[in-house]
Amino acid sequence: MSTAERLIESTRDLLWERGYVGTSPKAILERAGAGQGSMYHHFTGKPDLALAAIRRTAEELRAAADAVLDGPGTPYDRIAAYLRRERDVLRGCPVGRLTMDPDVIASDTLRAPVEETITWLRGRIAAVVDEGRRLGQFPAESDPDELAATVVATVQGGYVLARASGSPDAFDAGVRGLLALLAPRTPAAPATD
Amino acid sequence: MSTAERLIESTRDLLWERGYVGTSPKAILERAGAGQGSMYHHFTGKPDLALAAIRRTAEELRAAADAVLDGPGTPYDRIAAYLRRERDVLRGCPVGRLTMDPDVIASDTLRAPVEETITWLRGRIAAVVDEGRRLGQFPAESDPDELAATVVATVQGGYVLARASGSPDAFDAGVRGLLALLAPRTPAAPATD
DNA sequence: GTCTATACATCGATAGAC
DNA sequence: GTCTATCGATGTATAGAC
Repeated sequence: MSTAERLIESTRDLLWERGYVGTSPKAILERAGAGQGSMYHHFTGKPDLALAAIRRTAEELRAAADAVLDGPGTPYDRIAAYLRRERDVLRGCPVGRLTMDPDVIASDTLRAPVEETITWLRGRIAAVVDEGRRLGQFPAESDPDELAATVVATVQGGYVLARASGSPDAFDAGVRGLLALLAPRTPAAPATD
Repeated sequence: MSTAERLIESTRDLLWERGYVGTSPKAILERAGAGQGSMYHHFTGKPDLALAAIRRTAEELRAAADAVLDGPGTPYDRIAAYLRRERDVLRGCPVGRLTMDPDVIASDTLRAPVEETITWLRGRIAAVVDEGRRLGQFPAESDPDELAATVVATVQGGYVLARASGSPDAFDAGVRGLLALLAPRTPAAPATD
């Protein structure tokens, strides 16, 4: 792996673990096994390196979401798969957590990939909800955009509950509660009577 | 207001705005209009002052939640009131955001008030859900603890969506989606047929 | 109690040798 | 491309005057 690659990967780890404000160039360099010179040769500074790291993390998150949302099953199944997909719950969301970083939110450049990713995810899930609505799996009067926001919020908030309690259980409880609310009351399959 | 009071209030503001890692004693002192000596006279250091600030913020949050959850209306109404209560959405949750602060989570002392508050809130809402369930306002098979986790997670995650997009609208969308799912299908009032 | 002075490490960046 | 040396500013804490 090239030095630039190692710098990006180390930054990704540290942004996830400690956030932007809590991550220093020094810590990045130590983890990457590189000197100051390397970092400032490949990147203009901390924000530039962080941007590269955030973009890559965002890309990975989109790919992971696509994998389950494009998967097999009914719309409900795919949303359930998204909600239940394996996560490092106690580490939090590597993208969502950046919204609590004051320096990320203060910078349009750093916030952009975060905003794009969350907006994309909401749209992606809204499309699945809409599909389910047209199939009669969700109530006709459901608003796909709103339900999608609820789904994404439950996941993002689940991380908060889990980290507060120090256990992934709280995340799972929130997900189960939401799935119970979403569960089709009337089977989507053709009625048999 | 005493110097100690001003120090605590300044720390509360900064913890909300910038988190623990992003808040320096220097910034606190400037905002409080105090010198180094005052801070180290009243508190043993940054963690001690932060603990006092977090405890007070947690207390306020509990009082605000109590006000709506003990308010008038059916269980559904009170949960809706909690979800819709006025919030500084773009600032995020002054307690929940601390879960993304690595140094807060790393310290049992600092994490304790955060954990207690979130746990208390979940229990408080679970009791309201349970009351609604016994009234027939929520399905008999609902799990109060899980639904409560979903409610709290939607709020906490709503802050993430709002801060990502730079607008409170996303928070409101998530709340509306959840309320639509929670809305009693069958009126709790005695059937009239 | 509050202040200023000081200490010593770290932050983020630059300089310049190799 | 990578390294070490250095820089001025800030972070957190202590000392000691008033």
